[in-house]
Amino acid sequence: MKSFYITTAIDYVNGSPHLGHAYEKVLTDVIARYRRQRGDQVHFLTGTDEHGQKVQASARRQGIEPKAYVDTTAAEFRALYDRLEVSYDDFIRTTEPRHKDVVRSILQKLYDQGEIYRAEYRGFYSTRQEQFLQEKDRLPDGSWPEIFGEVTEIVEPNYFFKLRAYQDWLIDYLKTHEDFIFPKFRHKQVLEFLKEPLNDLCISRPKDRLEWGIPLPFDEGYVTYVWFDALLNYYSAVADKGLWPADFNVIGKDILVPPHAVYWPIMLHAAGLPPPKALLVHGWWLQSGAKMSKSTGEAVNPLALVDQFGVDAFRYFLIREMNVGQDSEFTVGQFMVRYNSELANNLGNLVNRTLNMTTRFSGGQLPPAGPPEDPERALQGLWLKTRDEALALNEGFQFHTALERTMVFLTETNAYIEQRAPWKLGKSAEPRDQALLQTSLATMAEALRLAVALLQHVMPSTARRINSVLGYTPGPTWAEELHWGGRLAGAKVAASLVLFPRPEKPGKPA
RNA sequence: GCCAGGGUAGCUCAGUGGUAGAGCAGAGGACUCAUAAGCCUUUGGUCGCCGGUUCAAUCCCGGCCCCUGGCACCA
Repeated sequence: MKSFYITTAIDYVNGSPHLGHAYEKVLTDVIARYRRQRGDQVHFLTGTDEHGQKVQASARRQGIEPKAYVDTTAAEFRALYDRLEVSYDDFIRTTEPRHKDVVRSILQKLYDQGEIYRAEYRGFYSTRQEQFLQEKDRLPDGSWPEIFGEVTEIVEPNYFFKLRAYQDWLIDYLKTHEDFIFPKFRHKQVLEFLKEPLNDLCISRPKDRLEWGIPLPFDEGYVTYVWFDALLNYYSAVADKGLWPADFNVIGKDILVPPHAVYWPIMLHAAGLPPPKALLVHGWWLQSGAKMSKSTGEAVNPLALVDQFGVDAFRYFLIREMNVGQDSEFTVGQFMVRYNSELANNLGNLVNRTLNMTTRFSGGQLPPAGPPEDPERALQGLWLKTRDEALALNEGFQFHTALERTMVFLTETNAYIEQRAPWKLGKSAEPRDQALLQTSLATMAEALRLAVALLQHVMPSTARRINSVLGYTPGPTWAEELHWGGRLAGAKVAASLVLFPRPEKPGKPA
């Protein structure tokens, strides 16, 4: 059994989760579930990033300890992912001992190897914001914005990681591993970035400025800053499991360059560890319409759609609408289009009419199919095409197109039903009509079962419900599920099921 | 400025060197098992602009315009 280790980025818990957080976890979950169905031994990691200045400051504002603060916010993130049926196998928090121990041991190892050195960091520091400022923070006239208060240039001893020494190695690695970053154009973007010389990376903060972090093992007066803490979670979570390297680190485009594409592989390489096999870089959901909604008093938090329309409808929309790697617009209007036309009208209604007809014309029990004729052969042929295309598309992360093909198959199943018109056959006593009635009922149910198999990783609970009303229990993997057959014959079906009810009245989002 | 992605029907997008496609929306129709659903038919486009290569370009090349994103220690 092939091992498959996949991770999401860990979320910084200084705030509440939003659509972007949710999307990344759902996307990764879809991949993880897909690989499980293909028979891989999947390990799926997600988690939270809990150290740093902002968390420390937020906790202080609320007058509580940082640990208490992150316990609350981390739980909020985790609750959302549970609600979204994100099937993670492990949830790591950077404040856990198992993580801190690994971070410290890696830092010590690199320090012993001479990869980390002490030097003076010079920069402009805002006491009010408790942070160093960048040149780009300056106003056009060269002064510092009011919010920073008094800004002074200070010199501070710190620890640096010899990033620059590995620049040539990284360029060579990228050139010889063209599949390291998906999509391709992101790969090029990194090489472009590496045309400029790298600076070494400052990896520490003195404790008197930042307490809330992992102390450097070789100088307890400092904590490590951001990257050696956050990035290492992918490794620390499985350091004792023999699962490294990861097959995929799934991340957003905002943290590709430089952290994941530059710091991360170099950190690992310097520590004698292989880089992850690949980075999967997704785009962003744009919500330019949000302003408009606000002006009409109908600001909609996308996550609220989960409560209103269900987890699966939400997951379906995210995966159906987004071309992985690109950006996509999130609008309630588009959500409603997908929900109504694809989920309610096409899929949901097909389920319900199948149940109804089986109940009405066959006593609630699915009959065996007779020999296939042209209509059956056409649908079965389309199934083979749909299945093969969907598998290939899923393999290449083209989930949106795979879903589109599956929808076409469902549409054609609806058309098949019109062609056979079982409601007419059901009123005929002719033996030929009765035989065709059985065949048509069996055919539509089998088509439905198969389509559901292709939707399972995107809409797990919907798949469970449909299989349940069809009186069917699928096997754990796809190996035997994707073949057209007669395994539903004799199954007792439910009388009715409305999966995606239409919203009450238009223009009244709850 | 540099780099990348994109500019195709009202909307969201697919697509190929040879008379432009899908879904949704709109229009018409036949039906009734079904979530006022489903099915059939159908209106609709100078394929961003200007040149070039070619027998032929939306698709190849050059230039230009517009939109979006990135451009380092910032999560």
